[in-house]
Amino acid sequence: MSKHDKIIDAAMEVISEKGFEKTSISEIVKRAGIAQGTFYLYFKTKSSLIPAIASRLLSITLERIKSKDTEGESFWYFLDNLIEETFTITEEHKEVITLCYSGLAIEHSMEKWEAIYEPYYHWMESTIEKAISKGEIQEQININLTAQFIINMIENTAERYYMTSEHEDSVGMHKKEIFTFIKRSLCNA
Amino acid sequence: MSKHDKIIDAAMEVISEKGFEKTSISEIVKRAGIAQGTFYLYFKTKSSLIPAIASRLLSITLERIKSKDTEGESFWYFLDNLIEETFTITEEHKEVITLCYSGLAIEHSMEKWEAIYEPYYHWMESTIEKAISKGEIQEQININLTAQFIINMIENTAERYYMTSEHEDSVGMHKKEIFTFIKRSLCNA
Amino acid sequence: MSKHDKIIDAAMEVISEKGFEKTSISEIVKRAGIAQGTFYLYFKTKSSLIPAIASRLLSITLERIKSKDTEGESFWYFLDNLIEETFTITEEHKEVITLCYSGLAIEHSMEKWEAIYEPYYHWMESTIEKAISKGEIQEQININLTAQFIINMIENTAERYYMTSEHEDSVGMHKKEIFTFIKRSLCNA
Amino acid sequence: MSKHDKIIDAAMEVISEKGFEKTSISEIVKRAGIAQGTFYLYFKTKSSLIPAIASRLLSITLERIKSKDTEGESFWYFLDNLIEETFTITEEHKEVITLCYSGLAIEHSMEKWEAIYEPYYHWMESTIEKAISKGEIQEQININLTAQFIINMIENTAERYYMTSEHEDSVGMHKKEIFTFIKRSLCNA
DNA sequence: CATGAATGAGGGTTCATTCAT
DNA sequence: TATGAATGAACCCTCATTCAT
Repeated sequence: MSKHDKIIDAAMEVISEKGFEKTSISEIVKRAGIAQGTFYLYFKTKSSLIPAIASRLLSITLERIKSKDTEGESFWYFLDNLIEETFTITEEHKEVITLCYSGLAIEHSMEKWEAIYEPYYHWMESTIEKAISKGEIQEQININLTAQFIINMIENTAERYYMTSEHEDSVGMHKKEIFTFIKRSLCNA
Repeated sequence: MSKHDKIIDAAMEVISEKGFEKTSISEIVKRAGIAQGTFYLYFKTKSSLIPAIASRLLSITLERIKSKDTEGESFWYFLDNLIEETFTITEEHKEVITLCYSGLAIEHSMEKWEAIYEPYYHWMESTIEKAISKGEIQEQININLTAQFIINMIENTAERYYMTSEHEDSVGMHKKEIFTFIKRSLCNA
Repeated sequence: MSKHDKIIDAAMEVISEKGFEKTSISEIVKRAGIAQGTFYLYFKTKSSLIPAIASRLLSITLERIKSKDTEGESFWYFLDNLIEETFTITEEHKEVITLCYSGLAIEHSMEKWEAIYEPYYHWMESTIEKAISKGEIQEQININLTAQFIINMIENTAERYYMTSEHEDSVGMHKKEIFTFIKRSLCNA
Repeated sequence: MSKHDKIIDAAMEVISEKGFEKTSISEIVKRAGIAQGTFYLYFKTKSSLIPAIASRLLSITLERIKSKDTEGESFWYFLDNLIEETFTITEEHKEVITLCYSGLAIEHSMEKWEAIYEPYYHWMESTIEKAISKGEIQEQININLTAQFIINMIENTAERYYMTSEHEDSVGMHKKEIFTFIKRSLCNA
């Protein structure tokens, strides 16, 4: 693996454990198995890590979600799978995700951030459109906002679940209830 | 105003501008008009500010939302008002809200956090129950989770809106679309 | 002694030994017997030491030179004393003097620097004027520039002497030769 | 041009802009168009640049001063030219000159430094001797020290002029006044 | 209760130098 | 010779916290 990638991996690990501000470069490089100065060959500053991490994170997410073939299936099958994967990824990377959503992201150009998320939103929109054309969901909705609602709602519920709850047994009910909530709102009764 | 409250106000101000980690006690005390050491008469450490801020924040929120009398009105009237107030408060305090949601909150007992939010959730649950008994919304839902969904969905949409968007003119459409999304999901068709 | 003055003294010591850039704050504070952070209560940055040192240095110089009463004496008696004192002070503080003259001074407003030297130059000018009115030195000279020539020539010769020479036995000859050089140039033959 | 010379040129450029300590090898090699490691094939350490620069500088100076033929002319004509050239060179290279004079030079054997300046002083001494034998200047002077006085006085006045002054219009008066100051001191009345 | 000067550990970052290619 | 990625010690500076008053 390239040193660049080793650094990102190490950073994601340490940030997951300590949060961004409390993560020191020296901890990152120790974990990555490189020297202190080497970090600065690949990243100009500590905070320039953030866009790189965000990008890596979305790659993982999209790759995983797309890997499951939902082509011939109904929108509801697809939605179920989306919920499942989002919970899994969130559990694995909750700290880093929080970082990317949180205030630090603001320091960096929102354009970059939006650009990173763009493919995800876009792909969700086209999925919705297909579902509409198949008559699975109703057509009065604002597609763009609805795509964001769905993605955000699932992600945020997953985050809250893993950030606040210890009683993990109820995860199934959480997933089922979001699914139902969304389906009721969208389905072409 | 008591020194305790002056400190909280100053802290919320500075944190809103700089984020938590980059906020220094010396900036807080300067803004509060007290001496450096006085801070430690009221708070054990810097991070013990967080629960106090969260608590203050929820007080503001609940107070504002409850101030509007929606007693005799329909659930949808109430929902509309809830969305309106949440957007307003979020715009005013987005940075602090982010802090409270984000990773730093983790350092502190989630029990405390849950305890702080408890009255808000509880009040929402009873509002939902009333709506069910009035036949306004359907009854197959998990009341507890649905209460969380609604609150979180509105809060998160508001946060995203104010964190990412510059085209503030569309705020009306955002509010309307959430309202519709929730209503479709809940209404007793 | 105040901590502020302790810092300046320690700084002058260490800079004398190592030069400015190679002098670390940690060495200064160790020598001053204070904590690392305390330095920053008195000086904003490392380089803000320089004007303070320059000021201190000129105080020493002026004080010493003026302490010898040359009131009723001839200009040449005064000149002889000036050479003597300048060599003594230069020997004691040559490194710091070099720093103040050298490029680092450029980083700071030349106005400040000129302001610091102003009293010295001014005092020399009035001494020259008195000598002219007493008929001791000729009157065609540019008083302002001549004052600078004398001061600089003596200071620079002293600096060079202590910076380059090891054969300190010839110091007397250096002093005598400058004296003569200047006297020949100025005396009202 | 050899790589060795490219390095010196680049170093003089960067040092002129930033000062010695703040000049990084990486900036020098970038400017010289060579690789980082190549530097160390030609210079043992960063500070071993200094004698090389000093040497180059004196070559330039001597070359320029000697290029003007003052053979048949009077000493005063020669002196006038010397002042002129010194001001010109000082203006071009003031930063590097300062470096060479300043404390950093101390780190290196003064013998080397003296050796570098030796030809300059020597040439000045023989010029003075010739002037004495022609009866242009008086003979009671210490030739060696007087040579140094003249060179240093002119150099230092030029340095001070370009380091402190912004009102460059008065440069003519500065030159004229040094000339007169020296001439009065030396001339065989 | 209140003060604010003092502390000192620890942070991010720079850069002269080395070495495998 | 020439390269440039890699190194890691050392730097300046910040700031949460303490304590004598």
